[in-house]
Amino acid sequence: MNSLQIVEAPVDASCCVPSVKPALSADEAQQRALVFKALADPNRLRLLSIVKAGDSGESCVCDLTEPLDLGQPTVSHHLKILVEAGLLHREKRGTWAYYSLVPGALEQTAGLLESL
Amino acid sequence: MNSLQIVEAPVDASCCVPSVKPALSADEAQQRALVFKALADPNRLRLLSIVKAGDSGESCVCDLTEPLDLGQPTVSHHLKILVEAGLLHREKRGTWAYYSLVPGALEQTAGLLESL
DNA sequence: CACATAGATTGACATCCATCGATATAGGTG
DNA sequence: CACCTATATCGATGGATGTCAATCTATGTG
Repeated sequence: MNSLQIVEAPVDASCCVPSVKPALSADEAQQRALVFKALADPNRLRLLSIVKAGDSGESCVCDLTEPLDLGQPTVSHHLKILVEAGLLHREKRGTWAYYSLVPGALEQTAGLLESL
Repeated sequence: MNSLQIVEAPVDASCCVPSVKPALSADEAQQRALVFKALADPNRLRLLSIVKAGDSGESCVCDLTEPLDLGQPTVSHHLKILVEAGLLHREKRGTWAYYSLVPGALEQTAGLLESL
């Protein structure tokens, strides 16, 4: 570290150079693809939708199994993927596990698209 | 296939009922998942990014093969998936095929997320 | 027409993934 | 502790998917 030469405001970089954004690196692409992989399944989209639509803001697994017409282990599997993608939050209370949307996660993911 | 019943005027739903949006149907989910499937691969994300970053707004396959370090057939395959997802546009001029972003497609896809 | 080049298509192969049944874990209740 | 219920994990399996080499198609060019 070192040399704190000319601190010169970083200002301009963010405001005056609207153009040339370098294309996505392999690592960045890999990272972002993980989130979209989580969204790339109809049943997982429905899970997000149902959790979001619920008025309490959270749903337990037993409430999600029936509308999807899937077995309980399969639903748990999908929920795990959504949690690992940072889209859902899991909270265990007693015997039940409650899933809720991570605040801002969907909006942030949407931002990934526009900033490609 | 088919039977898209429930035509019923979309009128009021969009203006007077801000709350209760019914969760995604299986059909809607299936449809939307197709776009996210197209985005769920790092190399396809990079393709979109490179095409977008190009100053001419379009790129031909030969320009895309090298930066991805993939064979030409594989790149063609990925491009086809992006076109079918409605994200890229393909125009053939002479021997070359030029790919460009479909205007507004990324923004519209981002909208799918917020409106889940 | 003969040949070269850009790109698409095909077939094969390995890997990944969604789903299920069976089982494990953990909290609640008697 | 014995038992029930809610959820997670495991193992197997069939189907989807990414990649490549080989081939086909179409557009130029001599």
